[in-house]
Amino acid sequence: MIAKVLVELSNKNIDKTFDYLVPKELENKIQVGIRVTVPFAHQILEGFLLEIINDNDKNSEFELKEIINIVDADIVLNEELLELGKYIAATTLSTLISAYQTMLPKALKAKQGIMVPKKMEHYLILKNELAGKLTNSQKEILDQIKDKGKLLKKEANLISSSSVKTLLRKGFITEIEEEVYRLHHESNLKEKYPLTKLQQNAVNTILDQKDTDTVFLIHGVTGSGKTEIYMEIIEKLLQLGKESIVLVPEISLTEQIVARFQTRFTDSIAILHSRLSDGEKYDEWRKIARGEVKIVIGARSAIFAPLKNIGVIIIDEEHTDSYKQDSCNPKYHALDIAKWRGKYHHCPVVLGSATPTLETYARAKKNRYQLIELNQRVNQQALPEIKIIDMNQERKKTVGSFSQPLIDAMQETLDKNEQIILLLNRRGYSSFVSCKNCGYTEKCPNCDISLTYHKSSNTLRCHYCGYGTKLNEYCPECGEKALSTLGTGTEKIEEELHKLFPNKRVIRMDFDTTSKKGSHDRIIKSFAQEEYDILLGTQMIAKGLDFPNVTLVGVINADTSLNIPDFRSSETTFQLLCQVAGRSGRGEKKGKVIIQTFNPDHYAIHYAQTHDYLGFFTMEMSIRHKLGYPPYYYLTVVRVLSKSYDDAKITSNKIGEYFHKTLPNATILGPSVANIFRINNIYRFQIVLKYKKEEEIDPILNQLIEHYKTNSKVKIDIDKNPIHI
DNA sequence: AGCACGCCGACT
DNA sequence: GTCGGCGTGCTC
Repeated sequence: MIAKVLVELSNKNIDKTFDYLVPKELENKIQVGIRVTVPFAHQILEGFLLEIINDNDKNSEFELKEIINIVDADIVLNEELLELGKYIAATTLSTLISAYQTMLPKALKAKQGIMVPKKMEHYLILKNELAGKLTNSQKEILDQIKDKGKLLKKEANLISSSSVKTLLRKGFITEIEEEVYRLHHESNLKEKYPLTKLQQNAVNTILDQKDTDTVFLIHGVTGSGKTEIYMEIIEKLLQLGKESIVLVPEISLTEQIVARFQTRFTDSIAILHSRLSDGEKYDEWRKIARGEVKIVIGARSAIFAPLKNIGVIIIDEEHTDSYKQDSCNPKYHALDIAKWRGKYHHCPVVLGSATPTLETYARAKKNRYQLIELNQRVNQQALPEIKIIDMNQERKKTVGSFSQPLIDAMQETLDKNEQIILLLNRRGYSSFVSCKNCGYTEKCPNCDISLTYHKSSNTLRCHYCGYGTKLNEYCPECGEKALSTLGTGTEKIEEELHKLFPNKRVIRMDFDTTSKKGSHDRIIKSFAQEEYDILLGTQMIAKGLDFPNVTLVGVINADTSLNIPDFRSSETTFQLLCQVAGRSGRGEKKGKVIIQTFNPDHYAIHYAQTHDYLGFFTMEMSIRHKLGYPPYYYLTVVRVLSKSYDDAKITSNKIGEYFHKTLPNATILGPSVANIFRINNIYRFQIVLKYKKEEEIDPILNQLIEHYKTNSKVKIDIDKNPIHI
């Protein structure tokens, strides 16, 4: 027997299987999809066994080595996942091994060495027939063991540890060790809200096509009850023995939403998100792989949940940009994976959003997706009234970041004991520090970006590489004591709020206050329980949260996201404003929204004000058409990274010329310096390709990768269908 | 990714 | 004469 093994090194040079002999003693344990250890280039590596062939077919040109051992008996990559990995590697132009690695929980990556130790617990079970007299506590322990079949030793010790010892010594009971899962989802009473007619129609439409791979788009205003629709579909499919995957944005994967699902589906659920430890993730993953759960809820990577009989894949808040992995390879989009798996399992994919991406909505309009419109809120409440404040005018009248109309509205809301959410899309205290005398700005020594001042720690920090330094008193350039902080971040707003409303309770939620484990949920919980009057935060407060007592949402500065130099900035701004506006008036009381901006006439703000998705869509589509951007054209960004400025520049020029020669039908922008020119001392140049036909691009890009795969000076990084350019 | 092999400069 | 720089290429 010969096994074809893919070793765990992500490098284009070795992105292929290597042949190994299977030793006799492993022959009956070997299966496709398991992990094995093999000798490889003077080291021992783990790898995935992808194929088994018979060795009498051919005599190899290589001197074959033997597989050392199998890592664990279970198959980690089933047939579907093996296929899916190939699809991902091919479409994202990444290595097959990196595709498989992203599909599996970290603990299963061979690089982790020997696995995360499974968590074990000690249990007591009955051993011999009972004879003789027993004390009360001994009786109780034995009763409980008889009752449940086994008893946690810890629990028995709580009754009486000396009785446990006696029973063990006399041989009545014995101790065993069993694996336990780290997370246990409490079962709850089931509760269900009756669906509105609109909701029921949506459910029926989807269930009528439950055996097709149709992609549905539920375009529903905020508060239209999409989650209830999802749950109803899941329940109906569950009754048919079918499984479900639900993707939700990482930041809205809070206890709040998880509890809603748990209440209804109790222990059929597995939950996957980044705040779990590697061990917890591994446990959840194994529950899924073993078929012990039927519903998987999670962020992006939950799309790879190894369910075997999927009935529906739901992607909530479909427009969320974190569904695309863009920090490392493979740069895949969960939506593409969902569609692939939908085809594989012959099951529908359901996308839901109040503000779908232009790409998605355009497909729905062209009937590539089936569109379901929900234009009413469940409680029949009107969408909140949105007021735009022109800060060009207001700025003259006020000192701080708050306009008088916003202050008045806040006062009014607080007087009624109702709550407020304030959005400011910038953390820290000030956005940069500069010298009033010479104009010098404090920049990160590793990155081409200005440092943000954090007052609480009196430090300057880089939001890209994490670099931190004390704030200088004197300007390092001219020596004057003239450094001042400019721009406004959440820390500064918090300070202003304490001055404006000294006896009101403010809680801040941003990257800095949520980095500790559990703090995210704690903030949401305490605000929900009305321990605070004002929730101030960055965009992480915009999505999915449901606080019935919030009747005012204030956007301190709508321009922060508008000014980002990216062709999607209008779209993101529109989405952000609609979403944060949707946090207001979710309960019985009517909601209000106030947006402060220096661009009151911008169409993204205008259409958000009137809750006019279609208006925005039409407008933005015409702009994209004119400028040749998605969904009219495909985009690919090719980045050239190097520690050497010259190497990066020379190589990117060469690649630019190569594209001009090989891609006559594409528009080639650049090479130019990337958005942030230098991160962590790596120089970045980029070339943007715009094109109509995808199949023309891939061979050229593959040739490029092939050409540079052995070059150690520059790295070529390709992002197809990028979210940011 | 590692690690060996190989071909050129400054040293006991 | 030799130690060691890192460029190139291979790993079943």
